[in-house]
Order: sequence, then C-alpha cells, then structure tokens
Amino acid sequence: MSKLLSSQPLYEEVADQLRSRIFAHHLAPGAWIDEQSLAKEFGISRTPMREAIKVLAAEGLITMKLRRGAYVTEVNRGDLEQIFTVLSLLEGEAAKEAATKAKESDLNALDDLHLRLEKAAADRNLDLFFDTNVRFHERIIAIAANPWMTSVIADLRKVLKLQRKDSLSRTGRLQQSLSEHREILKALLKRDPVAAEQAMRTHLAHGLEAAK
Amino acid sequence: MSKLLSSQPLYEEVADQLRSRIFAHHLAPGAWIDEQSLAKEFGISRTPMREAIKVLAAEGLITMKLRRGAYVTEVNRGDLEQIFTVLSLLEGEAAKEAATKAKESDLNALDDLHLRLEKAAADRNLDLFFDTNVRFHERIIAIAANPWMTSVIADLRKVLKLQRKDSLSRTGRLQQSLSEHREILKALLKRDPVAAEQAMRTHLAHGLEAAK
DNA sequence: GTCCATAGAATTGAATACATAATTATGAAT
DNA sequence: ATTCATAATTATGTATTCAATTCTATGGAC
Repeated sequence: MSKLLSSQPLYEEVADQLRSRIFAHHLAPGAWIDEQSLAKEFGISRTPMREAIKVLAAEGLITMKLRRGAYVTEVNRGDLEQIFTVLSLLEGEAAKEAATKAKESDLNALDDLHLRLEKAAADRNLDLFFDTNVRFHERIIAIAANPWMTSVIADLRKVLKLQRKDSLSRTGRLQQSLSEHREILKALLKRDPVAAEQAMRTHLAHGLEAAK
Repeated sequence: MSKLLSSQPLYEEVADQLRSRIFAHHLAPGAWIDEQSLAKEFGISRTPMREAIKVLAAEGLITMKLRRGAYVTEVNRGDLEQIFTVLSLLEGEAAKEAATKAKESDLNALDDLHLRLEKAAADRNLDLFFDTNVRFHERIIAIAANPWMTSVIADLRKVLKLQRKDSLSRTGRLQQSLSEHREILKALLKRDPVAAEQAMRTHLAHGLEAAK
C-alpha cells in the first residue's frame, strides 16, 4: 500500500500512532510490540514499522531486547523520582529565564491560560484542566526559548505519560496544583526569576508525590 | 554479508562507527550522509544503515530532511550556549548529589583521576588530559546514580563533540580547567553539596567560553 | 507425571527489489 | 547565450524475500 505525497515520512506517522496507543495504555507498559500484526493492522510493511519502533525506543517509550523484540517501557517509582529530579531542574530554569525574557503578550497569554485553568477546576473538568495545565507549562518553556532544553523536557514528559495520570483526581491535589500555579504566575508577573524558579521546583516536586 | 551471533545488533555497531566518523570530522557538520555509498563501504545493506542513521538522528547528531536525506547536524554559537546552560544545570546537580552519595572508594577514584589529570597537564599530554577529564566528569555523574540524567547528559555531550575540541590548547585554559577541577574535588572531599554544585557550574560556564 | 531433548513454528534481523520523488543533464526556443 | 521545459539519472521510501535465532510444542525417557 504505497502512500503518495505525504507531508511527513510514513514511519513518523506510524510513530505518532504508536505513541497514542501507548499513552492510552492500549499498549500497556511491559507489553510486547508485535511488529508483524501491527504492520498488517496499519496496512504497511514491517520496514517503516521497525523504523517507528526505533524512534520510540530513542524516546525511551520502548525498550528493545536483542533478538527478543520490543516492549513498552515500564517505569518504576525510582525512575519517576529520577525523572522528576531532572524535570524540576529544567523547568525551574525555564521559569527563571521566562521571568526576565517574557514579553507582555507572553504574560497576558499565561494569565489567560491560568484563568482557563481556574475555570476548568471550578467546573471539575479534569480533562480540560489537564490539557490546560500542559499548555501552561509548555508556554513557559517556549518563552525560555532554549530548543535543546525544550526537547529534553518533551522527551522526559513523554516517559512520564507512560504512567496513568490519575494523580489530579486525588482529594485536594487539584486545588493544591492550582494554588502552586498561582504562585508561579505571580512570580512571573512580578518578573522575579528566583521566586519563579522556586515555585516551579516546588510544583514539580509535589507532582512526584501525586504521581504515587 | 551475514553477521552471525553478534552480541549487539548490526545497526548499533554501524551507529558507533558513524559516530566516530562524525566526531573525527571525517563526516563534517553539514555533510550529506550518502547511505548507499556508506552501506557499500561497510559491506552491509541499506536497511541497517538507515536504522543507524535514525539512532544518530534521535541523538541530535544527524538532521533528517524529508525526501532529501540525512545531514550531519551543524551547531552554531546559540546552540552551544543553550546546551551548556542545560549541561551546567544537570552536571551541577550531579556534583551536588555526588557530594553526599559518594562512597569512600568513589572519592579515592576521583582523587586518583585528578592526579592523572595533573600529571597529563604537566606532561602537556593533551589527548590524555582530555580523556581523563571526560572520565572525571563521568565518574561524578555515575555517583549521582540517576540513569535518566546520565542519558540526557551523554546525549548533550555527544552534540558538543560535533564541535572541534581545540579549546584546551588555548593559552592558560588548561591551567584554569585544572584549578576548577581542584575546586570541584575539594568540595566533594569536604562533602559540601552547595560548593560542589557551584564549582561544577562555574567550570562548565567557562567551558562555553573556551568553546569559542 | 515430570523433565529433557529435539523438531517445528514463529519472529527478529538483514538483504534485495521496486516505486516514487528529487536532482541533474540535455535540448529547444527565444 | 540564457532560460525554461522535459528526459534521464540518482536517491529516498517502502515492500518483499531470505536467513538465522528464539520460542513452543511434541514425544520419549526416567
């Protein structure tokens, strides 16, 4: 089945779809990736499927075992701690830099996002809350304008998504997360780098607690 | 040419060789990766060559352009600044954690490595100095024992290696680097996390200056 | 009935073959 | 002579085929 004139290579499209399946736990951690069945299901040959698997392996979502195939990566408590350690460092730095680099339009956008966050929380709309939360963080990272840092953070966040995201549904966690976001926003609006960094680090440290 | 019973997949072996060629600037930044010629030269088919290229692309050493092949990544001054920002954060954290986590044997090993470093400097043996320097840093990172952080640092350091490493040959830079290492070691031996982090950050910040 | 050995099936790894898009070269028209 | 169009060549992307190893199942021995 030859795909013509696609704007992105087939293996990337396949990688996207595999990623979605993994995040949706349709392919659960520890599960074996049956490249033959999946290729048949996608209507493609094994070649682009194998290339897609290698992309996800490089991202850490898939673990390859020599001559024994590919498996969805399993992250344990230790991995989570280590990843959060790195993430809080990097996103803390991003917040710090954002405090000085942000343009007025950036701050307005963040203010708006935070407003949506408050609204989503008030409406108990967890999906929207989660989505807006991600966008808030991504916006701060974008303001720091360090593509290498951005890409590292993105990769680590992908690995975190292997874990189920039921943390926010915990009693009180949503309100706490909200108030932490308020602190971050406040520091950014005051253009206080140190406070922004501190607030972001605290927020992510609590994120670990919430992630079980 | 079928390779039997190899302990690592062919594409990884090929990736290693390609990496060496890139670091040696035999494949210079901006150069086109001719997968056909290279596969023929390596005596393999294009399949594992393409897989190896994807691995290096994930590491950031190679940049792929849709239907236009793969090229050795070119890093500019801005990239270097951004990468050093991330590296000094992460290796600073590694040094901080090493200060408390290190066992006596670790500290002895670091002391020994530093001695070799002083010796290499006295002998004006730049290659040995550079090699020992890398091992000193790697040892500290290993003590921090955070595989995710380790892997991020390793990837970023690979990208840095795209740049020629003539910085240490600069007048005085070698002596300065040495004295910075002394500071790091001193802080670790005193098990002072804050000082170790600070010393490592300073060291890497100067590394950027030295990298042109 | 359990354990080990061997044969078969299934699956990964690699090579070859083919299709499609991009680049280069050739040639005609202005 | 220069420019544009078209043909030939080259390279990438994908499919198919082949080889070799691992897994599984069957059968025999204890």
